[in-house]
Amino acid sequence: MEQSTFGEVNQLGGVFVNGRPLPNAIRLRIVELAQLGVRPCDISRQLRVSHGCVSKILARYNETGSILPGAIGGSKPRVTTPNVVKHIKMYKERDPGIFAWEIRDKLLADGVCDKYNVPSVSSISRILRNKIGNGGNGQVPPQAYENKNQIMPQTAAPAPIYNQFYPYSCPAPSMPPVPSPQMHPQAHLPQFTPSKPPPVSSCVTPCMMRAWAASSHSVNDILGFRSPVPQSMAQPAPMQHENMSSIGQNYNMNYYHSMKPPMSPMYLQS
DNA sequence: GCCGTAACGGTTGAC
DNA sequence: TTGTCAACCGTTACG
Repeated sequence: MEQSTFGEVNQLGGVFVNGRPLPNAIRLRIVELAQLGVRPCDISRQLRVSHGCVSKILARYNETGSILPGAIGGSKPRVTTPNVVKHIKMYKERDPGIFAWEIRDKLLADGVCDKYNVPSVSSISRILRNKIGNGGNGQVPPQAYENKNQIMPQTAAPAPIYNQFYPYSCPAPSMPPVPSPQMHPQAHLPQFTPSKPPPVSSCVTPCMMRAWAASSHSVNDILGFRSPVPQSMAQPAPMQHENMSSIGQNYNMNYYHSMKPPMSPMYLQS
C-alpha cells in the first residue's frame, strides 16, 4: 500500500500511521531510553509517541524480550496438518471404535501434537467424518487437507505458523518465547551509542525489509534492516555516513548530533 | 502529573 | 477476484 504516505499527527505532534506499527527504530529507542532510566512519560514526550504506546511497547518488551510488533493480519494456523490427519486415520484404523477424545489424547501422548496445536475433539470428529470416513484407500489425498498451503509434515515441535515475511518481523504467538530480558537484558539492548554508530547492513532492499527471520529479534538483527518506513518517507537529507543509513533513515539523525530534542516528527511521512 | 488499560478506528493477510 | 474474519496497530480518554 502506498497509503499513509502522510500519516497523521498525534497530540504530541508526532506522526503516526494509523493501524501500522511504529518504525523499529523508534520502538528500539523507546526501550533503549527506558533501559537508561528515562521515565515513560519523558520517553513519550521526547519521541512524540503516545504514552499508551510507550507503555505497550515496554510491556511487550518486558514480557517477550522483543521490541517488534506482532503479526498483523492472517488467519489462525490450521492444526489439522497432513501428519495429524494421517495419525488420526491410523488410530481409527487400529481401533474403529475409538472416540475422538481418545484420539486427541493419543495425539498428545505420541507427541504428534502438543497442547497448543492439538485439534479439538470437534475437529477430530470432522476429520473422521469428512476425510477418513469416506476415504477408504488408505491414502489421504493432499487436497483433502484443510490447509491447502500446509506442505510441511507436522512434527512434534510446532512449526512457525505465521509468515516469516511479515515486514516487521514478528514472533509467532505460539512460538517459543525469546530469551527473557530478565535473563539476558543486555542481549536486547542497542549495541551502539551516540558516539558509536550502529553496525548496518550494507545492502538493504525493500525485499529484504520483508524478510525478517521469524526468530531474529536481537537489536543487531533489527538494525540490520531498514525500518518499514516507506522509501518516500525516508529523510530527504543525504547521509554523510553511508554506514548510518540503516538507522539514520528511521531516527532523527539530529538526535545523535545535537542534544536538542528533535523538532520534526521522528519519522517523516512526507 | 504519571501510569495502566479499554475503546476506538484503522491495516493486514489467510482463507 | 472479492469479501470476511481475526489478528495486530497506535491514539485517545478515562480512572
